[in-house]
Amino acid sequence: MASRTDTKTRILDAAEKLFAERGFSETSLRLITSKAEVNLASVNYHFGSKKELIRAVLARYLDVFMPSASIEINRLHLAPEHASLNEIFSALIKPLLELNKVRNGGTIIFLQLLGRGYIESQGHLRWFITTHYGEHLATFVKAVAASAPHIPQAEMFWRLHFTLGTIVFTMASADALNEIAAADYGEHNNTEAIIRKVIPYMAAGVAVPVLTN
Amino acid sequence: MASRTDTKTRILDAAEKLFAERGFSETSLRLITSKAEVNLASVNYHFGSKKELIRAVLARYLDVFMPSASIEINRLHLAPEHASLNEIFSALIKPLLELNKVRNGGTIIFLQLLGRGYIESQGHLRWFITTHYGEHLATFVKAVAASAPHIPQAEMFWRLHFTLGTIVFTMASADALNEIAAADYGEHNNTEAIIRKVIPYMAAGVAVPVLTN
DNA sequence: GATTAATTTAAACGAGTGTTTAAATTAACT
DNA sequence: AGTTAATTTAAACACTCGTTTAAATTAATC
Repeated sequence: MASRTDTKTRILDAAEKLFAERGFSETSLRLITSKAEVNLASVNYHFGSKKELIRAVLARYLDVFMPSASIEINRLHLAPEHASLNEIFSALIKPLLELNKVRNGGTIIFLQLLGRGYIESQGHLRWFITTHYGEHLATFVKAVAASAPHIPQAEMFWRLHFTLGTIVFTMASADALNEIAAADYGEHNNTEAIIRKVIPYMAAGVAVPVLTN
Repeated sequence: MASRTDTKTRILDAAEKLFAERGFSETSLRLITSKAEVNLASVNYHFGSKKELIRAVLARYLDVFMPSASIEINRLHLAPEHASLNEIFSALIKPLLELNKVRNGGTIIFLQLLGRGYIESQGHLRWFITTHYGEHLATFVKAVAASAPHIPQAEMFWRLHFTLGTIVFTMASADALNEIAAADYGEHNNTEAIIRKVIPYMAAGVAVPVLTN
């Protein structure tokens, strides 16, 4: 194959960091390849195009996270008594934090990439995720719905997207927020601490009774 | 001054729409000026640079929204009994919807711009907002804090940013979400309906008791 | 109406983008 | 070893970008 580290891997490693930090379109292939210390043309040689590189970067995380998340959710689901929303969301913590073992800072990189992908480039990534990992997503949605049966399906649709926005935006600005929190309150939170802060917020929001007047 | 509509206004009108739809860096000055039917160079003539155009687009909304929001919040705050979080958030509905009278679709454009600004272009817009409208923001934060005194200040900091993420992400993808909701559940929500859906979610999240073990 | 200022215009600039090409190099295989 | 395939490389291509320039036009002022 190749000497030192695989060229393909070097590109993915450099790309995911830069994509997470500055967004997809703000990151040029020249910046990626110079950080990765590989030739510019190797991106197109190994991945075909920048768009496919973006998908490859995300897929490397999704392929680890999604099956792992499904397993955790199903483990809860098989329990006789229904799990609480807090438990369901918390079940995702382990799969998320395991991404840190895959790569340094993997957890926050993954969540930031997810957010960037959802907001930038309307559609093509959303389509990629739902068609490739739709079953895993369905597992999660079903668990949440069963855990909050008093919320109508259409309402739950909106609330789960509120939740996605909450976590994704939080992680996209996690570094900046952490700086402010450290300066103003002397707090130093790692990724896990922030996740543990946001889960009760999301669980409460998803489960709050629908107002009827 | 000028014939037909003011050139400056034509630029702002075209720019805000495109910025909200596709983001700042994805929107070229050439696209803006062609939609506005003005010359390319007029942007730099009237605004100096693209960065200043972005700030001008946002300022046009913030100058209307922020004072109006402060008035509504203060009206609540002067009431003898403390307002609920739901009431505080709901107090922002009127100022938000009044932006629709300023310009067609003004409400959602404003919220989308806010989100784009927060996620793209790290810092320069965040700085612009906090230094120019800091007092109004403080009014809001104080009202929320007084309404949920059981939440420590540092925790509230995080939860308010969760809230910002929720609303901003929701609005950024409101069009796409509405399409799906219409197809899957036959729902057709306007901007106000979505805002009224998201407020209970946010209020419940902000107020949920802090876990202590 | 003449003179000055403000605005609009077309064209170019320089820098940056993703992608392609064809030659050079390295690895794999018989 | 020699031959084929895979990879790396430097250079160029074709565009798009924000910005600047200097001339043309319109508006305002005396």
